[in-house]
Amino acid sequence: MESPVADDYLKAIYHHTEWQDDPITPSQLAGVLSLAPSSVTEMVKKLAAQGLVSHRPYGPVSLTPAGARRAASVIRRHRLIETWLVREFHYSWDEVHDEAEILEHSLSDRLLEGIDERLGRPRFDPHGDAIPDATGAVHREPFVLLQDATSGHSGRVLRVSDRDPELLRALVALRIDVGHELEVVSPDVVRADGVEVPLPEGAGASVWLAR
Amino acid sequence: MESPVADDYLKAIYHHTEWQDDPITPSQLAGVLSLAPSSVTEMVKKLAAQGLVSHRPYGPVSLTPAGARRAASVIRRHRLIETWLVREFHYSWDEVHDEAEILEHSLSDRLLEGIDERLGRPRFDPHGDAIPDATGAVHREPFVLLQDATSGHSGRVLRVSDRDPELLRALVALRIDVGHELEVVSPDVVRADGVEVPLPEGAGASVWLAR
DNA sequence: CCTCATTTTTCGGTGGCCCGAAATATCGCT
DNA sequence: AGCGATATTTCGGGCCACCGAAAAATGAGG
Repeated sequence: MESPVADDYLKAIYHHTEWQDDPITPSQLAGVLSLAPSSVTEMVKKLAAQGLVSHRPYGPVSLTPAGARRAASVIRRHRLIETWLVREFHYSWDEVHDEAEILEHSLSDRLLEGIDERLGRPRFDPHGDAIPDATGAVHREPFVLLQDATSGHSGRVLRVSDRDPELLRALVALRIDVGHELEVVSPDVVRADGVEVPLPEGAGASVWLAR
Repeated sequence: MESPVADDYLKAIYHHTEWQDDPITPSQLAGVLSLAPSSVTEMVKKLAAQGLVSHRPYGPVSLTPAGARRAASVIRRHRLIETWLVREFHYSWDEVHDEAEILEHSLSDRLLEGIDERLGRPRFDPHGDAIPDATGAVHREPFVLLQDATSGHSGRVLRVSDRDPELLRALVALRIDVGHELEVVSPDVVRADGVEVPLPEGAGASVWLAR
């Protein structure tokens, strides 16, 4: 009924629509999961049969309410674990992902509850990503993607994508970090901590600012 | 190269020879793993090919030095996790096993090291079982099984088997617990905490006393 | 030393998840 | 409307760990 593999699919789909809402295509899914497209077709069919995703042939894939609940629960696990690793084991931002990727499939609800309680039921993980609550609900502020922000816009960094650990480290070194104030000087330059810094490749698509 | 399934086999073999040293037979192994004997034959063959167990056809199975090292490492994980769950999450003795069974396969070495450090590098888990150190070495005191102790013998309880959670709870209720002093009055009766108590079914084979 | 119950192995088969190659559908462009 | 590039699905196959049934080996008792 439940499988770590299915969870990975659901999580990837959830992830894709978390910050913009076009449904994901099978090939994109294959991309983020590093699988052959044919494998995705097969698994999506199974997930659809279980009522977790909706998909008509040759179309994109999206979560059903049941699938979204399940995905939110997996994401919740992932993000709580990341938060926990950072706070209690001094992992750094860019190191937690892989460990969380594994643990999210194996912690019991009870243990997770214990961790959540111990952490004070955090609403955001160390990257600024929202942690769904136990019911799957998420609380989030309005945001703009850095690359879409007009010059002159300034706001707090709400989130930095954890997709690319390399980039994550570079951004932190530049003081572009969750919670910091940022001003967009030009499409390639921002002012952080009072100093103007050129943006690394890909940063525009990885940083979210409060609107 | 490494698989959670293989680890379960190695752990079961290690477990069997931990407190008495006859090698385990394939059918016993199938029993503790709840698998068909034919599955065991197959897997044992693979483990033998990897040099982790030794086994000649129709004979029993035992760990090679390499297999024992690996098994000790898995057991170490298991017992550290149990200790951690009890100490930091207030699990009770008899509840930790299943959770540890899963987590032992998924915690990274780094996280395990963090837990070990935080716990103060314990040598025994909550059942009194020895926790192998990071190199696989175990430190253990001389012991007698309760059922083999002569009447009049008294000693500290070194260990209570965690095989049967039911029994575990009953023993704790009777004050037969790791660290407590026990005196053997007769084969079925012991004095614990000053009061004589009749032994529950199976206790003789589940309690280890210091010699 | 032979027989027979018991244990172990062999053998064919299954389900889950993966793959590449080939077939097919979609969609933008002319 | 037709074409072709691209995306998706179908198909045959593989690997892993499992199973039950049947065959083979073991070894205890007579």
